[in-house]
Amino acid sequence: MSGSIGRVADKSDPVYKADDTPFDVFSRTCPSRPVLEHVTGRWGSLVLAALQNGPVRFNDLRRRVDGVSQKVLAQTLHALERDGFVNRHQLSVFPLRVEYTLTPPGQDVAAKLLELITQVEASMDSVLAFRQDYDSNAAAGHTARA
Amino acid sequence: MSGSIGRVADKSDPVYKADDTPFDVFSRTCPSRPVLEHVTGRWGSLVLAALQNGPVRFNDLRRRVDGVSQKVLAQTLHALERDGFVNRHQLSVFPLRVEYTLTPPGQDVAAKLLELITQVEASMDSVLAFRQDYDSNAAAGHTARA
DNA sequence: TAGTGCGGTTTCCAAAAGAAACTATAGCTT
DNA sequence: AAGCTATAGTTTCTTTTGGAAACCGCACTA
Repeated sequence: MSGSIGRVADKSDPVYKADDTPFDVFSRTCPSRPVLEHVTGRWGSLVLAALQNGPVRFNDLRRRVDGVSQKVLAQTLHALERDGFVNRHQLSVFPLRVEYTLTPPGQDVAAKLLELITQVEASMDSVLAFRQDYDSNAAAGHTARA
Repeated sequence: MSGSIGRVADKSDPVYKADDTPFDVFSRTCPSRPVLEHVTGRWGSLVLAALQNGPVRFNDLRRRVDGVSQKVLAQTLHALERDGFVNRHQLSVFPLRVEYTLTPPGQDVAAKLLELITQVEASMDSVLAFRQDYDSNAAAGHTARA
């Protein structure tokens, strides 16, 4: 039951889904953990989603992914590039054009991300309504129920 | 062109997908942005995924989501609870049992997350192989190509 | 000669995450 | 009765990360 990539969780517990991969993000030491973080991280998810519609240049990306700083965008892109999800292509030395595109694996995860994002956006009405209730109940006495 | 929930991105640009919702995570001011962060955040994604198979108690969750601290797990759960994605249910005063479950919206996003996680795990072989190349090329001279 | 846009890196400070200790409850053990 | 266990957190402190702004080199433009 050891010998695997860093999976630590108890797989004999049927609660855990059985992947066909030896990777398990629930395990702290599994290399898939940091990769998932790059993909789902605060900016990684938006960057990947923004790259879905073809090549985008650095400053375009900055404008699309509203609010990201240059430093963090550069970091995010480096990480995703090293993971093989995005491709950096320098087009010309002047006016210094660099295009970022999704690799095939990048397209796969970006597609899933897009679905997730769409789902989240679709849940927003419910979320906002719920928060109203939640906050007013909390104000009324959060230890009071049951 | 204004009047919307905080969307700032230029929707006339056909590059942007057209949701049927007025929410746009790419906009810094859109309320969906923090919600996406709760869901895709470092721990939020794992917590939601871990809750997919029925109710889980606090310390079980801590064990499953390997590496999370108590403080951050509590924070994460609070945020997800306030968003209406997870439900906190106190079962007994002694031995103080608290169960966390997914709400229906929570199940929807957790399902998408699970797909994403599965996709990431499935990409790991490719990722690890790519990194080897990438790192050795970078060592050989990262400004050398083209 | 100064200004522009591009693609970043560097610096510095604020915000967030992590580790460890602490709280409270209340049964069970000795 | 004293102390141990387990539950579910909160508090405190340190380390890591994120963000704003400035800076860089390049090469064209006014």
